[in-house]
Amino acid sequence: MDQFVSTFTNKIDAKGRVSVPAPFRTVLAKDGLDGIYCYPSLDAPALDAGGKRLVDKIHALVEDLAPYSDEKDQLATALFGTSEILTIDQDGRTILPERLREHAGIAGHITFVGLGEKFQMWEPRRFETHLAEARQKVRDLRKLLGAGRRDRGGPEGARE
Amino acid sequence: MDQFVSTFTNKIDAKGRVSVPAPFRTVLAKDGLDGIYCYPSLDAPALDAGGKRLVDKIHALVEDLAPYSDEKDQLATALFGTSEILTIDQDGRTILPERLREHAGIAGHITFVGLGEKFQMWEPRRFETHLAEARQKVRDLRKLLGAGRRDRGGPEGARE
DNA sequence: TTGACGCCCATAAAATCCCATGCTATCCCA
DNA sequence: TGGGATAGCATGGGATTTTATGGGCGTCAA
Repeated sequence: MDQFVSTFTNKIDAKGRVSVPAPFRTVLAKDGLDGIYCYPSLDAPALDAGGKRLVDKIHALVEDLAPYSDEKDQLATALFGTSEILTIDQDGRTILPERLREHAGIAGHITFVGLGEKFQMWEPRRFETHLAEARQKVRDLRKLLGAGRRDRGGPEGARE
Repeated sequence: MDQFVSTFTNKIDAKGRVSVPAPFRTVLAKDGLDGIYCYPSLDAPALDAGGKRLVDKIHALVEDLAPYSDEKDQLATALFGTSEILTIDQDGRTILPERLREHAGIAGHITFVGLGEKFQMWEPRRFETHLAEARQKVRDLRKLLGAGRRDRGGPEGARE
């Protein structure tokens, strides 16, 4: 599987190092990027991260905009300007720059959350809240899908 | 047959291992996923599980949403973030993470229930109750169907 | 120098491999 | 067709490997 799934909470040690969950490292390695592409989430107190696939996708997004337009520059600044390529050491650990940790309010522990093609890093307690909201939203969303499903024969059976 | 059918109850040993029912393993192998894709059911104290087909379905669900939207991230969080890819060892056993066992209230024994393209895992006694309710619901539903049927003289008495 | 960062090794816990044991169902042959 | 041989399966337990985490030491630059 070349997708980021599941969640893991790891400790940040005295030197500021965190183990990147082994399954995520595997996905990253397959993705062909020697490190982690990482930037502050635009609309959450969290960090978005991923490998080459994510870089390419964002690159494409920016390139889609009109050259020399304000929008393009703004998007490029917002995404690339705030990004980092985090290195992973031999023991599978990485170090988050202060700027990124601050955006997410991360201190002693950090929660890695797989979102498929990318993953996020959260302050554990904040993530709990966030997850509860997300689950509720899916329940609501599913009701809508379920109501309309008969007519359009959409996906069935997913998530009982 | 590439569908999950029948139910099996197996024991969880001292190391937390459970044998995945052999017929289910066969279906999974054909489905082309080296493991079990598994997540807590949204509205039942059970675990949903399946193979690649199930992953693809959920993936499609998420991909349907606008890229980089808040909504997409939320859905991905609730779906992929709470999922696990359970590994199956050489003896056909797997181990359930604490998080998943807790959601389903599973301890010493576990019931695998085939639902066609996916299967569920239940705490055995809870499943009994659930099954009884489900059967009752089917009976009620059939009564309604039967009531409307008399006018047009449909087949009666099937099963019972 | 001092601190940030890379590299190396140590350790405990957890996951995984490998082999063994009964039990059941299936097969096969007289 | 009976009954013993055989293969598949769930389960138990020891050995090995992976993983997260802690800490030491050298290097390089401010």
